[in-house]
Amino acid sequence: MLDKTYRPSEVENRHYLAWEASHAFRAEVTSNKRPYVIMMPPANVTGSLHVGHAFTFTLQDILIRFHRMRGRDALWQPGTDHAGIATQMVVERRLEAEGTTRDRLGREAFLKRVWDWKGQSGGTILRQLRRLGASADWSRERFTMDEGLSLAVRKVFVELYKEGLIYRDKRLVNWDPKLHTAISDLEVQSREIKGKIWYLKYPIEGESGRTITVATTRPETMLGDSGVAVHPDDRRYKELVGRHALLPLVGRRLKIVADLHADPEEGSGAVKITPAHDVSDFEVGRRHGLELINIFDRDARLNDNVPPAYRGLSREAARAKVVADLTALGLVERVEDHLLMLPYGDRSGVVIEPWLTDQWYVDAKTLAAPAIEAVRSGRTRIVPRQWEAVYFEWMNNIQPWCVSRQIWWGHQVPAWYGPDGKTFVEMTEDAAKRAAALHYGHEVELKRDEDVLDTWFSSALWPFSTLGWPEKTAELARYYPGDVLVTGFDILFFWVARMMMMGIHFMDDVPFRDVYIHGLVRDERGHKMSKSKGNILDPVDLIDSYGCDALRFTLAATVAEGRDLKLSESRVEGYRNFCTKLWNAARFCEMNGCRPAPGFAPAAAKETINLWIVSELAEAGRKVALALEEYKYNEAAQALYRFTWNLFCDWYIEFAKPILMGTDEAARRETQATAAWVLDQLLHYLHPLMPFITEELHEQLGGRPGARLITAPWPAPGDELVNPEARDEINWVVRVIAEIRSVRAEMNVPPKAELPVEMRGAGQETLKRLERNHGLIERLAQVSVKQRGRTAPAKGSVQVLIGEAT
RNA sequence: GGGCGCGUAGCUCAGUGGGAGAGCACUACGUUGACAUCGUAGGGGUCGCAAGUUCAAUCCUUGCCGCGCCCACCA
Repeated sequence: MLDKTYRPSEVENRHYLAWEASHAFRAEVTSNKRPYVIMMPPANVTGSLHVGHAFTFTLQDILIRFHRMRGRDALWQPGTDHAGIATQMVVERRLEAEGTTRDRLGREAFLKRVWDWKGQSGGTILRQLRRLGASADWSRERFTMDEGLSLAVRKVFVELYKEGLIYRDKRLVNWDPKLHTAISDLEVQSREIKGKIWYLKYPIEGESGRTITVATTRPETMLGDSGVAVHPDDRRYKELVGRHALLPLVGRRLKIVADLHADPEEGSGAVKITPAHDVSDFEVGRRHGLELINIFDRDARLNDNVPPAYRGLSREAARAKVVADLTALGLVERVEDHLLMLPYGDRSGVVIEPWLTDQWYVDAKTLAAPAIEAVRSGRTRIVPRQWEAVYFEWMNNIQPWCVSRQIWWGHQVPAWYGPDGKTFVEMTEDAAKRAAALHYGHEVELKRDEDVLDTWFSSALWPFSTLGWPEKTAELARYYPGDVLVTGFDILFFWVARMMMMGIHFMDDVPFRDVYIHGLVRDERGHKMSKSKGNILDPVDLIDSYGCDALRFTLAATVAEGRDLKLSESRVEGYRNFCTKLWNAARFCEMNGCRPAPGFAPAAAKETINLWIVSELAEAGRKVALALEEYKYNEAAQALYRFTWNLFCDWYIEFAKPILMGTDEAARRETQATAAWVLDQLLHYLHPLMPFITEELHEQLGGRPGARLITAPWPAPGDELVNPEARDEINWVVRVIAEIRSVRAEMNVPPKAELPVEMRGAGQETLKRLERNHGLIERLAQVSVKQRGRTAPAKGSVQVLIGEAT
């Protein structure tokens, strides 16, 4: 006998362990089933499960469970990501608390600390994922820095280098002065800042008293100026082109050049050029052979290339002093308020400094071309489609990808330098030494590149590195490419685009057929969840309070394609109630002897209500399958919800009551069998969304011993189950009953008072006791209801007249 | 500056060229033997504004207003 209410906490863990123990999550390389593959985005080892994870992983698990039931060999490949900068920051913070630093520890000891820390806390998120019911193949769990994946990273790096698609270059990078590393363009966030713009007067060489005015939002960078640019057609400055200005405070001669970069409409029309500290100035400088003067150190403090008075100052202090000194000299023409966009490091939160350094770059433009074509030709489909435009836009304008990072935690760049700086990029140090010996004609000492690679470099290989590449494994042959990648739009560029590039280049095929892009989870008012706002919903708390299935169903039901998801606890509570409703419907069936009847043929039922519910179930099942095939989770959830609550519970069970308690033995047996059959099928359909409660009910309601819903086949509803006649009849009865209830409420008929119902015409015997248990009679004819001049649903000749209350 | 998306019931949002919907909230009634984590009934919307296409527009087109996000080296 089922308990009175469903208690998730008492069943979830038990079923999860049983699933794992029975290897229900395992993909079988030797299976003759068609594979179905989803690469789980590797979770950050430093992380714990937040509601965004719960969302994306629920969507993935639904697909995996659905296709597993549909007879596919499902592989959901799990793992974790070393998350270079993020993890290193966490460990450094811990060191700081201990009063030491990574520099003091040294590279080797520091890395040991990170590995230790990864060992103790790295599994947290994957453990929490199990609470979500995630049916990933844990036996295949990988880590981006495990041996195999590290090998793949080196191999990719070496091959791309030898193909000329990875190279070392000196250019301006996004330098994070706090983390002391370069970061990629994607790791920079622009924020609008209310700043100022200074109009500075630079004296013209050889003409005392004459000046040229330049405008700048960063006056401190003037210490690194090496030129002034004006537009070639700008009459105001035409005659100054080719002459020189004198840089105040420094005394450097600045060549005045004509360049299209200078916009006569902007500022004063003349631009100071600081080639070493501004991306566009860098280009201007290159065009005119201007000197690159680096004035910052790695902390973004002024270095020895500026006059002594400014050395060692921070950017902020330098600005104040430069402005003060120029003001004192009368060289500040004016200052205006100005809105500007400033680049911030997305990890450190400090202003990024364009800084001239040597870094490793991936030729993304070359790799992007076939990745663009793959989407254009439909070999990979992006859902919803609107994201294709975003993908194309970014890929078409892609810049070289800076992949080297000046941190320690990560894959060290497999490059070695000879005594003269000659570079050897090889899989191993030995190979590099051999190459060097060959080159120099004798053995030499090599120095390894200190940098590590961008975390996303290894993530980009995930779809094939996890399957054993570069070995030609059976897994690789069978599970590449994957069927779908499910992820948020926030990592479309970071990850999806790069997997496309690497996958196509090294596997000669796209890494996945579909990309399903979803929104982000926000709070109920649409704000981003953050600790500081205190609006965080913890998925584990929600699971504890309402059960895993309630959370999963909420997430699935609330997805709006191409939109962010606003999650509120009341919503989860509502779907917890849905679980209870389902549970109690099952309890009713159990109490009324509804057990699966061997050989039961639903389409051959005699009772209209039975034919009807079977038909409605078939429609619902179809809708669910169709919806899930197209990633329309909310439609699947809605179809299930409506069928379960509004049809099965609200009407079918009520219709069934008089039959189950009546004297017609045959009708009762048929109804018992139907109810049991429908419920069992429904559990199948619900399972991908609500795995625990369905498994529990399936077990308790006498599925065959040992039979697990998770591996049960998905029932494909046959055409013979669909019965439009039964559907029309019951729909009509439902409308009549609703009408009578409405009239009754309007007339204020007391609950227990009889409401005389008079029927005229053929088939009047078909409606009796419509109130209360609204017992349904075998054959329902066409009836109309009239009361106080109202016309109710009418079909044919039968009339139902409702009298005054007695 | 470019691109994308959104404005439908108090709130969160589905939805469709021809009847305006769901959940929550609200009101009234109800201790019916599955369920009060429930049931029945009910109130509430000029579907952002304007014009156009159409026999017909919440839905298609254009413009406007408001909101959000992404991308971008303009001083």
